[in-house]
Amino acid sequence: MDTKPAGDRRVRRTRAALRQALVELVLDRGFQAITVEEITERADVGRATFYAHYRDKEDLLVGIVRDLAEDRERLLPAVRQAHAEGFTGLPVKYVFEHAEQEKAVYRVVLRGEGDGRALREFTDLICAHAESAFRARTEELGVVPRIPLDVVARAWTGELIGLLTWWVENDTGYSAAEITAHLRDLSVYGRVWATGLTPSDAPGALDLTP
Amino acid sequence: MDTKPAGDRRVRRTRAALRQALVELVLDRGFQAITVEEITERADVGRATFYAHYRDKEDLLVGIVRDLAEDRERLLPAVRQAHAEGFTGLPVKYVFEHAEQEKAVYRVVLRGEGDGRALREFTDLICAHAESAFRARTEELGVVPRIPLDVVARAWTGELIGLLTWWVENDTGYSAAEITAHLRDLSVYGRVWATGLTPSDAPGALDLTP
DNA sequence: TTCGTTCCTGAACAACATGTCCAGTAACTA
DNA sequence: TAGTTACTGGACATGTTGTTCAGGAACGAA
Repeated sequence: MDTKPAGDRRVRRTRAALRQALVELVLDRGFQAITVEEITERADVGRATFYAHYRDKEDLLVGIVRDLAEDRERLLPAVRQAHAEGFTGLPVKYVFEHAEQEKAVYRVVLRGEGDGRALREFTDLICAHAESAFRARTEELGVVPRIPLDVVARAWTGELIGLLTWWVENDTGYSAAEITAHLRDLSVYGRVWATGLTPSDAPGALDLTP
Repeated sequence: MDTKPAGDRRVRRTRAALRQALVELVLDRGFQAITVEEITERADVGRATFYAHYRDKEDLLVGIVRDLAEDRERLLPAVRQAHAEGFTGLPVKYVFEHAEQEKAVYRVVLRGEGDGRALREFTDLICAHAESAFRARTEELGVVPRIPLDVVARAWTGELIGLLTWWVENDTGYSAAEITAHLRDLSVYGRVWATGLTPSDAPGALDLTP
């Protein structure tokens, strides 16, 4: 039941096996559909052992997701500093690269497996980062937003999560750098620009949302 | 087990009670956590009766979601025609209004309850609508997109779903009309415009995504 | 290498949820 | 009113869950 760092080799091996087994099974058949016995079977571990480490399926999943978040947070400060001093947003390209490395777990999270709590936390994290970054930037420049920043942050978060999900679930043919650049341009300059219209074609030219 | 339209009053009442009970319980404690017995208890229906109508929890949820989609589709053509002949996109304001009317069920769907299949279908539906609409519009105007339209469609869908989710889950203080207008402006003109900068401040002024 | 500790294991257990079946009773439609 | 259909509680087999325990194996430290 202790989820602290593991000094014993047996503990490390057992947990790693259980985690990998869970991720594989979830991607295959969905979190809801799998049983603890199937997990331990695939991990080649006694069922009793499972309960020595985790309370239930959920607990195991939470552990996996927490480690993923820690891994991401661990490398973040360095990436941040390389780009801008005091920058408070989440470096998007780094997120896509991290998702590429840990594609399986990102799929599990972004599918909302395990009641979707992990996805909700990820979403809220990004949104909070974004809103504070937007707020800091507009105040720094002394401009008054035409659209409330909570709305801007939610929409931006939606774009990011939506594209990221699509990207890890399909072979889109875009690299992390490409998709990041597209997302940035589209989000910053809008659909009029992105679709190749001149400002004079707008407004209304791409108003697909009556 | 027959899920066809109900002629018998008893059938209508039973199904309505079961559906309402499921939605309430799901919003309260999550789909995974509730049992069939709890559903029938709250609906004040015998447990055996449940299985006379639905195979399991999932089946009941699917029925609810299918009815929601049918309800939305039923009114869609009229709304569409009122705005633009041959318009193929999803009228966003109408979606928000529909979500406001059926807030409880939209919450269930947008939370990804019940393994998230309903949410995924909703997302894909919107994305397909959007991409075909963007494609038709750019071809009609003979412009070459700066950003691939599959990317644009995914990002736009993310904005819509993200904002819609946030809107039905919180008291944001924005009306359906307001949030729709914000979403449209932000998406069409981009963050530079939305935050009140002039074009000369860009590029980079709001590039929060290194 | 040895020794004391910790972990893994299979088996057995009670508790609970699921899905099915049935026969009696009530509610419905025509 | 009569004939059909739906609802009901109860009982049942099945499968999953989470706990416990005692023996044996693997571990880290000395």
